[in-house]
Amino acid sequence: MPRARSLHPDRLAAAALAVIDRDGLAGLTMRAVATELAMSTMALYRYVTDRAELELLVADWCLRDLDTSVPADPQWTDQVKTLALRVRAQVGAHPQAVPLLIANRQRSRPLLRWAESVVTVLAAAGFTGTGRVIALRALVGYLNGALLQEQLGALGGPGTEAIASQTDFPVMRETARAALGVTPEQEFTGGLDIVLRGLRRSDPEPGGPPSS
Amino acid sequence: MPRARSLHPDRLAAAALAVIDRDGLAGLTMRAVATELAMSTMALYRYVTDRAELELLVADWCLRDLDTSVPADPQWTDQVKTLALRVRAQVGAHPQAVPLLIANRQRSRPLLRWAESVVTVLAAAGFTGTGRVIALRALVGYLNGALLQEQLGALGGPGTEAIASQTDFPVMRETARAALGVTPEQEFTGGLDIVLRGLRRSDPEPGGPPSS
DNA sequence: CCCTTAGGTGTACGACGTACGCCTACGAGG
DNA sequence: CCTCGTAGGCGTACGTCGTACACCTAAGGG
Repeated sequence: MPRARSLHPDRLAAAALAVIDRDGLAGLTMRAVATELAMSTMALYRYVTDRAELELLVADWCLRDLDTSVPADPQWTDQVKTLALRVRAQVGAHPQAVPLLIANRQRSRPLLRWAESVVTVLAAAGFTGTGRVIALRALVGYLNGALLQEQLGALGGPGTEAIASQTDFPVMRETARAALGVTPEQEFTGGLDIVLRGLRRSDPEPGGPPSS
Repeated sequence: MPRARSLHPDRLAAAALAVIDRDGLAGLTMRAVATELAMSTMALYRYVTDRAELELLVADWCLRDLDTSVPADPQWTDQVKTLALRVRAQVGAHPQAVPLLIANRQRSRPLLRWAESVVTVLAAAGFTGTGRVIALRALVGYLNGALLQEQLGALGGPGTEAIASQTDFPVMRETARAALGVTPEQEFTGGLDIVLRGLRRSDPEPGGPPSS
């Protein structure tokens, strides 16, 4: 074994994430990351086979501190809610990386650990078979969509303002104006509560969940 | 007025969409679209200022036949469901374009018309102010996330299979195996029903919706 | 000590979006 | 019918991207 690696993959991921935080996702470039690390561009290819692998490294690194332990809340819906809020909290530190996380959601190990906790809670709540599949996919679907929305089209952003000032769609205009006063937290937890309420009513036992 | 335009924007959008359907979103290139139209690359710039504008054209073109009339179902939840299913039906014809649609959701006029119909239904159901904003965003969030999931990580796809055959996360493995037998329609409508059930229980009048 | 092997680099290629400047074909006004 | 202004259309070229390839270099085990 003739030489030690001088660069830990974590350093690589951290450098790439620093680039994203500074210059946005469009600024993520093999050359930019190399500059960030004071290396030559091609040196990166000693650690990753291509850009896609670097992106996966970033996704994993973003969620390295994600707490995936099953929460202690008495209601299973609160357990799921806590798990979802934890993802949002981690993601919130690096909003520009959201599309990367979503693209790598099926490969990122932290996200798999997280999903394992979610399905464990769902299983304990009585969800089995197809019902559990659909419950998980609905949750992940909402989570992805909501995080994307928050990042790419925030309620206070130019998209909402454009809708609030057009005249062709009056109900949308009124709704967009009301939206200007809604915080991202309200939006996210409000939507999450809707999904969770729907989940509670879709239990295999139509009469309420076992609640543990 | 010294010369008529020889190329209708619709032809441009249709050509770009043909490229996407054939070669995927990564194959969408100014050069590829120009070749499709038997023009030079730079000729496209007589009709769009840049690639982003072409992408918006594609998004609008994808949804040109979207029926945004308010459905006649007696239950408002069924009205919303019908509207959502109509979007999925249109999108299903061009699955590779989904990320384009999501990226342009706040600029595409067909999508604005669609959203106007949705908020109209929500308003008639009694949703006002912040509650209506959150209801709409939850719906759109789920819709975006579910369509993305269906396109980028279908249940029968390699991601699910990888999860079904790993051993580190047993509950996820079992869930992924159950997922192999779930059709995209089941998944989409199942999740949509969950969201709608949650919406019904989040009415401003806590005791059931006015239902008209 | 030296030889093997991985780390690190410089150069180069093909593809991308698109700025720029040049011809060309059309249709309105004389 | 002619002509001239304008928009359509094109070829070339530039800067950027990911990355293949060939080349040096430094470190440890025999």
